[in-house]
Amino acid sequence: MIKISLTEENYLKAIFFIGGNSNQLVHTNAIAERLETKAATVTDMLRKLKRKELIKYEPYKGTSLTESGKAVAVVILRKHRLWETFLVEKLAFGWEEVHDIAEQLEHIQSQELTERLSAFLGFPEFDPHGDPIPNKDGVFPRRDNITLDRAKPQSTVIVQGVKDSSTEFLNYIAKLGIQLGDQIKVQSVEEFDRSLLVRHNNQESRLGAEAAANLYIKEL
Amino acid sequence: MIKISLTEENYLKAIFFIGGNSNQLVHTNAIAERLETKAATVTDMLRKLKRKELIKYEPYKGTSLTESGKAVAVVILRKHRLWETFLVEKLAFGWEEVHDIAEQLEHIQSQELTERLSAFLGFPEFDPHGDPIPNKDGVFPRRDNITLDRAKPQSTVIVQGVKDSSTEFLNYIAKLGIQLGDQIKVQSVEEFDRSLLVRHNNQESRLGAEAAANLYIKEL
DNA sequence: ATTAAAATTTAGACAAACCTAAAAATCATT
DNA sequence: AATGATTTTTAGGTTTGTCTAAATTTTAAT
Repeated sequence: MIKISLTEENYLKAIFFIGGNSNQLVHTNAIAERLETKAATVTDMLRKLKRKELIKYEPYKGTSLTESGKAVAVVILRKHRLWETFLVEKLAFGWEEVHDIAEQLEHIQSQELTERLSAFLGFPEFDPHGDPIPNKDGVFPRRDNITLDRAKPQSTVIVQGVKDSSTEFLNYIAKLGIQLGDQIKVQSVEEFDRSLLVRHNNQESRLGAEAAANLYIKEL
Repeated sequence: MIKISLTEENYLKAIFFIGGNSNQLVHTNAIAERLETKAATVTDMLRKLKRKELIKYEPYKGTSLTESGKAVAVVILRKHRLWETFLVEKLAFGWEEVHDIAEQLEHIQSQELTERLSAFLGFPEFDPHGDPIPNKDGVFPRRDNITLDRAKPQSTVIVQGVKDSSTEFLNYIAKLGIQLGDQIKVQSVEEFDRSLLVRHNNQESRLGAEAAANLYIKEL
């Protein structure tokens, strides 16, 4: 069992985030930007991660995770999302407050802890942002990728997740009183700008097409 | 708000542990031994902690925590014991398994998290080992410091904590089936070696005086 | 196809936390 | 009070993760 430092974990996580599940080639600058560090620093780390066979890396070309590197990244993501779920569901944090704390908790090393936490939470498949939680074998659960802008008029839907989880967007929908699991009824769609007239919490409001496209839903 | 690294936190915790709540002078070698590091390394760190005014330190004399250093140490202890409580009570870990995980969790930085965790656990005053959990102002709850060896014959008592929390002792009493909160009836005390004949879980057994002196109890 | 711009790597340095070996201070014992 | 043992500090070195500045490679634009 090779040892992976907290910093190395964060690099793997960043590479996974940028490259996506399909493992695209990731550029040095993209990593530097995401980790708020300098490109030279990233280069150093890439050489080190390559030595450990956690990434494939050709100078000037870019990098991508190896199978074992990806496995590490996915475990961290699993822990991050489980802890977020814990913080929101058990400790009653708001779903916009939990990211920084989960960022720390995801590095706690104990497989036993991760699995017991998952069990304690009822083996959740999606976190409070609606993002999928990989299982202990690293497999992501499937989700219908329907967003609210594609919902049929007159249909009632349940909010399952957000596509854009920027603080701005989370604050915006928080202001509208929309939460995960909420029911929304689509009254009508404006032809002009494709904005939606929706009924939610016994109140009517208008939602821009862009916002609607950021909300994953399940049709009832 | 000065920043305190994880390593610095561990030094403060060690100094608090060795010096006790009464803040006795702590020697360099004692710290080195506890942290499994070398005396020279400890000296370096002591100079650094002194610069940050977290300890008082005179070369060759020894060190002790300042008020602010002690405050930091107590917060870490609070977090450690709250997390241990969480692991045992919510995730069903055995109380001998939780120390290493709590050792990691105690460094998570979020006051809000600590307080919400405490609330979630019902504001516990003692952890699963029976050790007192300081409140958010750093105040330790009082406990009757009676140990089992001082219990009156024929009295029935409840196990509140352990004095010696070494793995050996925890394993020993686990083997006897004794857990926190258990009732024990003292049948008689042997004059010769002060060993105890006790009734516990509807079974009689003999407990050495030394073991009995390690069990904090509350008389019913 | 050149060349300018952008991205990336190399080189050299620094801070934190650790180490070993040697020097200095304290202590303990006669 | 002297001296040998013990404790602690100092000096110098290593590794990890970071930086800036300079050099190199790749990309893009004329």
